Amino acid sequence: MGKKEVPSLVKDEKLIKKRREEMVKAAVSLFKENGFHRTTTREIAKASGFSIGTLYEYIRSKEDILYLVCDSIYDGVKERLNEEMSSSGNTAEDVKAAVTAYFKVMDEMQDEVLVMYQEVKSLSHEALPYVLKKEIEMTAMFEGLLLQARENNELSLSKQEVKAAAHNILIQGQMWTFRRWILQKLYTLEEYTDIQIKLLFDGIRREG
Amino acid sequence: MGKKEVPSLVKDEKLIKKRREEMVKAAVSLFKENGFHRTTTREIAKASGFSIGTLYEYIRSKEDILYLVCDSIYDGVKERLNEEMSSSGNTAEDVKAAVTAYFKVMDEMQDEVLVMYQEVKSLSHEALPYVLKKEIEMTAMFEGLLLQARENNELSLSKQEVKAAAHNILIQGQMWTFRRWILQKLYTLEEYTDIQIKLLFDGIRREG
Amino acid sequence: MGKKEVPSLVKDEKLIKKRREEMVKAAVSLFKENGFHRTTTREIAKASGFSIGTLYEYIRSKEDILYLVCDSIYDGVKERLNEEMSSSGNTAEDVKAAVTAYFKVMDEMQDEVLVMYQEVKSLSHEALPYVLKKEIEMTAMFEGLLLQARENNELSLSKQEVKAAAHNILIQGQMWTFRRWILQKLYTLEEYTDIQIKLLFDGIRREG
Amino acid sequence: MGKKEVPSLVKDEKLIKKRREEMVKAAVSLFKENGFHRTTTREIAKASGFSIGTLYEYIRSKEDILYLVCDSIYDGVKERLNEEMSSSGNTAEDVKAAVTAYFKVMDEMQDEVLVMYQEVKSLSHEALPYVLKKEIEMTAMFEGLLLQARENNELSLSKQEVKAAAHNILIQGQMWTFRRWILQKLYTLEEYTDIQIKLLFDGIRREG
DNA sequence: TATGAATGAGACTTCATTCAT
DNA sequence: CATGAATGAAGTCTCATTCAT
Repeated sequence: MGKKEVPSLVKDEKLIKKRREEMVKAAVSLFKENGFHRTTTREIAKASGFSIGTLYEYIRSKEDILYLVCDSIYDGVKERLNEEMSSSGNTAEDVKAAVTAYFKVMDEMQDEVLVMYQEVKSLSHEALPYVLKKEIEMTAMFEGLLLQARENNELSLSKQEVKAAAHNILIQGQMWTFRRWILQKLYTLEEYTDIQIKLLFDGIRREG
Repeated sequence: MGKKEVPSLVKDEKLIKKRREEMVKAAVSLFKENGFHRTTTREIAKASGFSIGTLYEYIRSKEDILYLVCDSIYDGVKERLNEEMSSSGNTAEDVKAAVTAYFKVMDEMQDEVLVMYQEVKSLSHEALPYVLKKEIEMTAMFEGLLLQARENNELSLSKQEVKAAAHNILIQGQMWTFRRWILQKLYTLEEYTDIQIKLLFDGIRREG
Repeated sequence: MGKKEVPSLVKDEKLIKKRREEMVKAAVSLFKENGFHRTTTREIAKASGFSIGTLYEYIRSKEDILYLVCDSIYDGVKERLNEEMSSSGNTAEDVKAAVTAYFKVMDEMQDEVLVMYQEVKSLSHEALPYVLKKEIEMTAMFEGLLLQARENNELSLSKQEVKAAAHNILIQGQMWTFRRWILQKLYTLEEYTDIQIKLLFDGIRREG
Repeated sequence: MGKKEVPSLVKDEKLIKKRREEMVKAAVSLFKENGFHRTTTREIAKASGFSIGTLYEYIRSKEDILYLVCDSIYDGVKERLNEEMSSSGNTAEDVKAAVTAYFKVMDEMQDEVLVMYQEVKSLSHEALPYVLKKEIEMTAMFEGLLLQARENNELSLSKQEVKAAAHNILIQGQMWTFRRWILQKLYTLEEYTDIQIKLLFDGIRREG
């Protein structure tokens, strides 16, 4: 499904999956603490529980780890999101439910999201598109929901506005993580969610 | 005004200012291209037009440069913003004008904003608060504008919503830079501005 | 016949011979391309058609491979040479025929000769003598031929000169391979052979 | 005069020359002992009397050292050769004198010649031509001498034979170093020289 | 003040070899 | 006998920083 192939010297596919998962888990934790550049491959190997030599049996370069991390996080987000929004229909309420679910996932996966958010830019030109593609897919998901509700005559939006609104939702979810230093002092997740939904639907203009 | 002191071996304050400006200019351009970590102090010295030895007469460490860069960019943004919004009053129209002005500044200073946006996290725990403080100040500015218009009975917002709306505005301006890869394909700056203002004021709900 | 023992974990002698032949063939081809040091044991195993683990069942170290390669090439050269000079007598013509045959073999086994020529020096102090011994044997062969022709009153040479001439012949054959970048542009093998024989027999002095 | 540029981070040209000379001297000595591949950059730095960091101020890569070594050796050989053969004329005697001088230089610079002889092949495709060019130049030198003596009616040689003879002389000089393990047991330098000159001029055929 | 050569800790990566299966 | 995952010592190279001039 459009992933970048990361070659490994090891043949056993199951083992590759397992080891890479251990690796990614360790890496996320380290990147969270020190960022990608300040984390050494040795640290990652150690935290993963294997030797530096073994690490390089499963990747070609440090950058591969970053890619695997980003990829894995996106997959995690998507998976959790699917769990949360199993059956969404085409009403405004469904949009709200989706936003709520999305914010909840962002909250749960704060660390991962933050890492990805701050380190994607360190990906090479080769790997970046694969990750941006996922970002676009997620935007498209919300776009789809908004469009359905619009068809259902519950929303008042031009097509261009739909796109912008979808981006806004996405960013506001990420904002909860990368502006946590201020937002999570001001609001609980529930408050934040309610307020953003209110602003999204009604705007700030005083009616009448 | 709450800046962090960056010591220098040189005494002449005017010279310090001048050299640091050259340095920051060179650094921004290099950080934009390669990021903070991939840029070497040697490159910065060279691009600044002086030797590596001289560079270290004006800063203590590479991180100092990053701090000076971030600091300088914030100052730049604020300065430009003040120019654009010289006399803003307390109406909804004034809020719109401010948002428009802010987006315009973001657009003009894309590269700088992007650099700052992506590299703040590399600041040490010591320097970070100084920069976050500026972010808070900027949010406060929009918060102030929104509050005034609310006093003026033009907006329908709780205090908590005011804060959130201010954050949204700020982030949507930055978004124009860090999501340029997609947004600037979809919209012109004017379109983007209009749409975001529309969404901000009216939300997406179909009335009636 | 004075070979160095290379121990193996495997008992079946026939299998050892077979596997080592596969190994040497692969190694020659790789050494030719990248040299001994730039070739990895993994590559050799792969090119040989078995696993790295299996490789080490048949040798103790990478250097063993180099020794086997050198040894095998010398054997190859000798074998081919024997085929070419089946029945050589004691005349000057026999010497010419031998030189011609030797040059022909060098030409045919260029790649192997080149590999050996360039990599012997990487052999350990322990293995080197075994290979040098073969070089001496080959020289002795030409020395023998020259001596016979001398006995036959066809050559004018002191004993010391015989040795030197034998060395010259040997080196001129190898030269055809390790100076191929220039010699094979200047001459065909036949031209090269004829000229070297002429120079060998008649020298460069103008008679009379 | 057709040298490859090896960039340095240091600006002072004189210093570059000095440091590189120290470096090359140390490297030759180490390469002689262990070969290029078994010698580490750290060892070279240490033997040169400076730190690994300093080493890399004067070269870009380990291979640069090898190039500098080869280049320097060739220059050394040429220089010594020019000293020895200051005024050579166009007689057969002059050819003999040149060969004698060349063998003498080879003998004196044995270690260097050996290193170069064994390690040129490790040069990259980029650097190799620069070194081969020098080899061709040296061959051309002897070719020139032979041609002059031929014009002078002292030699009996076709043009093609002249080239081959020049190559033979060159290789026989190098042979004195790379076959030292046997040749220098059999002959003194003077004997070797006399014999090779005799073989070169008169060949092995019995006259009459 | 300005310069730039020198430093060396430490980064990433490779690869010969082992050993449990 | 065969396999291939695991190991870690060791290699090359970078770069922030210092200090003598």
